[in-house]
Amino acid sequence: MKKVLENKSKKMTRLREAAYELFTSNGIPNTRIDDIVKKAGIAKGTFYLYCKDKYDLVDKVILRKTTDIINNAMKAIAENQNAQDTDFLENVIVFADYLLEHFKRDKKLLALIYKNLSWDLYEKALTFEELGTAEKTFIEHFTKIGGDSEVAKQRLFIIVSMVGAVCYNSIVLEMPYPIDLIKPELYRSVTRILVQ
Amino acid sequence: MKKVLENKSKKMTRLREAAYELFTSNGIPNTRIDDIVKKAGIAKGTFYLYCKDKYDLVDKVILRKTTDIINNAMKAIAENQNAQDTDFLENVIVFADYLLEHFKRDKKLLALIYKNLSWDLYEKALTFEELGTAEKTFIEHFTKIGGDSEVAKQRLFIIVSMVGAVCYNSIVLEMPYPIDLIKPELYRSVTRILVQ
Amino acid sequence: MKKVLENKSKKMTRLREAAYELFTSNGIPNTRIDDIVKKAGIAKGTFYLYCKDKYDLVDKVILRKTTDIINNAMKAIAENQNAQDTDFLENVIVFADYLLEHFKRDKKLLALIYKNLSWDLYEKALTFEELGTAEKTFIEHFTKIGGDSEVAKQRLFIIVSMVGAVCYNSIVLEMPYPIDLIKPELYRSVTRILVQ
Amino acid sequence: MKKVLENKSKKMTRLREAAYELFTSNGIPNTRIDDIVKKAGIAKGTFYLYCKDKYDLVDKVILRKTTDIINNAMKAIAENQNAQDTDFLENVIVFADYLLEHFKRDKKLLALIYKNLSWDLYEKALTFEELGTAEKTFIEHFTKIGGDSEVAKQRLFIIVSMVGAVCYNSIVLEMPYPIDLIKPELYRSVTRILVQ
DNA sequence: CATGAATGAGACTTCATTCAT
DNA sequence: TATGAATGAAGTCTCATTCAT
Repeated sequence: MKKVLENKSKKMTRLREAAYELFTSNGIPNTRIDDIVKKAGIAKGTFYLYCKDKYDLVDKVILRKTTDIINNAMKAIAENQNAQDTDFLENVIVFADYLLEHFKRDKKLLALIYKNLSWDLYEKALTFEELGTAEKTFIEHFTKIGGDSEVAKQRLFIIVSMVGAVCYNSIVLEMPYPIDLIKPELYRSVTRILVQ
Repeated sequence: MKKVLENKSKKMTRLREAAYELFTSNGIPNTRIDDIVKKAGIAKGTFYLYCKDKYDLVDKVILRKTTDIINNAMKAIAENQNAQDTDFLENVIVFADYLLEHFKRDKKLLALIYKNLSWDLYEKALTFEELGTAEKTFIEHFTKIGGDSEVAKQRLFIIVSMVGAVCYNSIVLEMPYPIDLIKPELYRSVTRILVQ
Repeated sequence: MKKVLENKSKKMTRLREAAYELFTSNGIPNTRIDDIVKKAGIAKGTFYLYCKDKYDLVDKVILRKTTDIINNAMKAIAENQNAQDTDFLENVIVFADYLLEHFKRDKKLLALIYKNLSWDLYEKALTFEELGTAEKTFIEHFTKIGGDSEVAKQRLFIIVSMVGAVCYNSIVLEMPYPIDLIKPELYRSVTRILVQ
Repeated sequence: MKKVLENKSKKMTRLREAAYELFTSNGIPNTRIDDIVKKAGIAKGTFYLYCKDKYDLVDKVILRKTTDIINNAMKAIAENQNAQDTDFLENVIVFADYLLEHFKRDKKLLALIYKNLSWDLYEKALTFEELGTAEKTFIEHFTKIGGDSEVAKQRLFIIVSMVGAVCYNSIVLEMPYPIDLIKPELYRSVTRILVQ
């Protein structure tokens, strides 16, 4: 009984990981269900016991990868706070820098996430604890230093959009600047947007 | 002789326009060559006399639409300058606002362009006069008020990325803020990034 | 021990009834084993402990339904005889009319039976008491009024074929005449075939 | 141009004939599109230029075979009339006998037609000249000898149903009588139904 | 006896591209 | 140049049946 459940969970993991490899290497349209199940070592019919279709698996893969990274980014802030007395602005930069450095090493993942943003997926993501917590923490800090919570949300949205787009262009499209060159101006922009 | 060339040009135009309608209405993957040639009123074989394949036509469509809009945005600045004595910052905002308002009315086009950005296409685009001129003008103004031309380019890149991403999220994905609500904070951010 | 046997019988009954509902509502090809076992409330593997395959169950369902109806039709004749002094011809019509009226109310069942006639099934059916008795009674009466028993069998076959086909066309295919309109001519034909 | 049309017609014929062979030999469900196109010597995609799907081809095959046979049956009557002075009843029997003898030699075709009767197909069939003519001729003769045209139609329907069902049972299911044994009683029944 | 997760062959269909006319 | 019939590989998804538990 317990073994069966474990087995199912393992199969789903194998599916997700096989799909991730193939999606990032060959692109989603060039990845066939056949390829995924072959790599995962399961039968084609089994695939449909776990996923509605290919795009359901795309969502599952992205959701899992995204929450993992956000989780780690928040740990990075926590570690930073333990080490020294930090302020709000620094935390935002640390958070962004964690993501940026991660994507620098894994540009395929950034491409995958960025190309498959959708309202549906975003809604699912926010129901995950990690994302909600990150947003709430940001707003709390922002109001603590005298800001309005509505303005906080809007600036957060602008910063996330900006950092995301710059990373995508610099890291994935490799244009027009290498990410390390543009980084100082990018963080300056974050700062300029946040400070009163 | 001249008539033949005109005829050729007309066929290409019909192809581009038919494709634009279908790409924006139904999405690129859901648009078949069959649909395009049927709408354009030409035979399927003829398609391959004008385009290498479907994605070649996608590029042609986007390139044409993009240059048209940039052209118009620059006319908007020119008209603004005629009317009153304007400064650099205002021109940037006018330029951005022209694009933003255009995409607000034509969100399908924004989706089409944004989802199909690629390094290849970007390079092609910059060889078009209009885009190059816009960039050059921006840098000239920026250095005139005492800035460094390299920094100018970087900030331009960040601003374009930021405005593009916010527009895409707000207009196309319709999340998390309506574009008109976020506009003041967006333009404030542009200003904060540009002023010393 | 006894309980186990009852349990087995109950499961088979549940299978038959679930299948009947689904076969008549959705058609045999559109009914999946999955649907049947789900409706019957048993596990998929269990299905194969009771039936060789789907078509084995089809036969079982039809056989049961057919014998039930024939049984009832014979009761109808018996009741008619009790009430008044009836002759052979009238009994044939009463028998046919019972079936006809039954199928008028349950056209799905008629469709199911008619579309799945087969020599195999027919042979199985004749081993059931009810059908054999009906045939025997018909022949006895026919010879009693001076007919040949071989001719009796042949005319019975022709009449059954005729009534069955007219019912199927009129009730199931609903063409070209409503069954109530054609009934007088149909029974006239039965009479004309039977009388010397 | 003309050659293209001829080619298309030839391909459709090859499809119909390949399908007919396979449908009658292996049954419709066991015949795959793959088998049909392989036998017809065309590519799978080409199939879908000629038929919506497999069941569209089933209809086309049956329709063609049916009209061919009816056509020939009517010729048989015409020939009979030329030879001798024939009456209405004889013509009906000649017509029926032509069909019966044909199906005796081609029982697979009878099975195919009978199993795929449907209202839709019947309507299509009646728009073909041959069938309509046969029905009209029957009614004309019937009224000429003093019958009512409405009654004529009803009796025709009953006779067609009866002969069809008896043929199907005797020839295809091979039960319970060989067709040649039952023939005299069958034609006697036709006569008894028709004569006043 | 009972279960239901796993299997995998195979069904149907699409559509970018070619090529004979 | 222009045509459009023909191609066939590639794709998704289904479902009867098995078998380890």
